[in-house]
Amino acid sequence: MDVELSQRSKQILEAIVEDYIATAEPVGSSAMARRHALTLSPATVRNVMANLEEMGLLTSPHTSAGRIPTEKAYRFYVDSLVALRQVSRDEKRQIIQRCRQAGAGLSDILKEASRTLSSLSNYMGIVVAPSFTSDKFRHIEFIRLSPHRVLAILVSCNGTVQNRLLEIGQDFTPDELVRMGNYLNDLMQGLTISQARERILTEMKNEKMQYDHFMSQALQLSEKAVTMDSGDIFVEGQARILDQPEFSDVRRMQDIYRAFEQKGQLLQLLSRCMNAEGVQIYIGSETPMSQSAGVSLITSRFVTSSNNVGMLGVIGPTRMGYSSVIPIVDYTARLVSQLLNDT
Amino acid sequence: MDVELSQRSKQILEAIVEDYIATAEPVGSSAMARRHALTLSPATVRNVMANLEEMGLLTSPHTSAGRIPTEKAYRFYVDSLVALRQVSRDEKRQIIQRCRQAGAGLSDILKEASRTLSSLSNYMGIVVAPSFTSDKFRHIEFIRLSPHRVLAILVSCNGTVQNRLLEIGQDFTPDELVRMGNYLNDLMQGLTISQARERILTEMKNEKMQYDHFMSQALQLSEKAVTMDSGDIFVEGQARILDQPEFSDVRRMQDIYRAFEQKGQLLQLLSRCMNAEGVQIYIGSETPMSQSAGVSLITSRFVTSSNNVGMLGVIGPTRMGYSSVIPIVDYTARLVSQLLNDT
DNA sequence: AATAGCACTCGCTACTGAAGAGTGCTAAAT
DNA sequence: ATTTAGCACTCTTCAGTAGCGAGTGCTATT
Repeated sequence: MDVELSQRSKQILEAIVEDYIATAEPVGSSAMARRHALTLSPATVRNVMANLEEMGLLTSPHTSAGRIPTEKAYRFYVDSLVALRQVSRDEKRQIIQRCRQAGAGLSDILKEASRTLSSLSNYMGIVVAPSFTSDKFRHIEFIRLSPHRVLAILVSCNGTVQNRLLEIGQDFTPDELVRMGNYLNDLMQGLTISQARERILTEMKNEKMQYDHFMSQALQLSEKAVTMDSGDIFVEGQARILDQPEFSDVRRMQDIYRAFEQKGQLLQLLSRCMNAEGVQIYIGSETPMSQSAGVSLITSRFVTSSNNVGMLGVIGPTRMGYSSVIPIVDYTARLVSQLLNDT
Repeated sequence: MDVELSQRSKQILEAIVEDYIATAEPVGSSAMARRHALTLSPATVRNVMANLEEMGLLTSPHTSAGRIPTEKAYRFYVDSLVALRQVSRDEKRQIIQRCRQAGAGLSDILKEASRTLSSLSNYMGIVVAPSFTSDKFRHIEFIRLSPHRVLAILVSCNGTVQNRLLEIGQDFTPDELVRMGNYLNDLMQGLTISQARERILTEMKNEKMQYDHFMSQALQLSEKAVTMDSGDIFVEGQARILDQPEFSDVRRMQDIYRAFEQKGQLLQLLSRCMNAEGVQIYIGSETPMSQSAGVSLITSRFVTSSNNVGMLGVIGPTRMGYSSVIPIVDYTARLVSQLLNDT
């Protein structure tokens, strides 16, 4: 960012952004000077504003309206201006309580985290469950449901369970399935899920196996079971963004909902930001949603005891209360990490 | 319903309802007479309309506007007037294909059914997974994750898997857990899940058990595992109702979304209608949503191979295309039943 | 009983003018 | 040289008004 601003310009920009965030209306020179008790006259403010506009930080919807921050302005604001609020005691309490009492299951905790994010921020909460590829393998088991259907159950050390219904050509007796299970449990003991997958694939190529029909069958079954589901996403509080004045326009809402229907896109961005530590912020077009949606995304990753990363955050209008939401997301991510780590 | 109408009145009512469904605008006497090529003059139609209004079947939003059907009118229309459309070949094809290729898992099928309902009706699709209390018990198993956490996995003959993380006071060795599993598997072989639950409770009271600490522990664990989760609900196509002109008002949308946030209510109604066979229709205030939402609900139940009932249907505005949606819901329910029954 | 005629009602649209908020420019003040 | 005051100008918003059209209810007629 090649923005070089005087102290005063920064101050004014900050004031404009914050006013706009608070009111959702174009902010004018005099009203602003008044509100922030600046020692400057409206005229001076106007000059500065004209400058900022030239630099692409502000726009006016029409000649005689106030100014609106551009995405660039939000970016700059978030990068260099924003004074982050502390997470209040009450907020902390809520986050802790709600996530704690959600239940012991991973998905319960995450769902509740998403709800909590939504209710504290008044925007949409979003949580992406960690893929459990680097969880340690604990247990695999096959259960015969009918001649052509076997249920595979895969459990990780964290208690994540994945089950998959397999349609098979050949009928196995329950005993055979137990033997297969034992064999595979031995084979994969102590490995992570992804290592287990590797192991299965190499074993399948193993020449000896070619002759042992039974074991090769077992491997084939397990291979399907171990192949990952794409991670779950929890989106909560969709109704809340209808509160935001900029979304009273129905068309924009539709854009957003449509974007959610194909979670794929979203997942893509979200998984990208799993690599970075700390809070990530995506403003407007940096987001994978259609640009017209005008939304921002504040995320942070969390880590399970077995080093799998998940992602949680908040989606709201670009005109979002960054100063309070950023700390909330940060805090929640830390808390969830912590919860998932004490065993 | 104590409605006694002449042939002609019925015909006119039907025309009004259908016009209103098509246009979402108050229908006036002359426009209607024209469109339906009635052999009646507008004035006559007006007389009839005045009658119908007195009977509570129509209202006018204001003096000089056309008439709008009341809930009562929709009820009457659905009960005695509507000419159900056939499900078109293309629609059948879509339903079959999409549900078939969704995957073998129960939840995959149901989710896709919900999507399909939504896309064919252009309203919201909703599916409630069958509770599996009357599934036959197949298998229970405990897996030790850490000294104080045990994962219970419960499998029914249909391949429905329920897993629950149990926090326990006492540490069990893996061997002990296997023994517990074996004991319980013997105990519950051949029973349905709900019978199994009964059995566990009676066993727990059994005097002998009081002395066998180990087995009573096993029973305690299993009791938690067997206690049902509330059924899953799949709601798809929420964005679609934004297309409906009556929901361009943001407030009404909010009502609906709010109603969905607490799925409890909804579940209550839905489980009520699981007792009845065939397509059930709930109009406006017969629905558990806030009245102002102005939505109707068309549902039908489906049945799994083990006689568990689930529910599927469509939520849309009261001004819904009943004639085409009812058959679609009916057909989909039958198809899903069928899919869940061929093993 | 059905219809034609007619006065009346009401919402919708387009137009108007005034008010208000804000801008940009210029000239004066610091 | 920067800041400020003044001023003309622009553009939106809102209230008020008039005309149009769709529709109704009533009455008289067929």
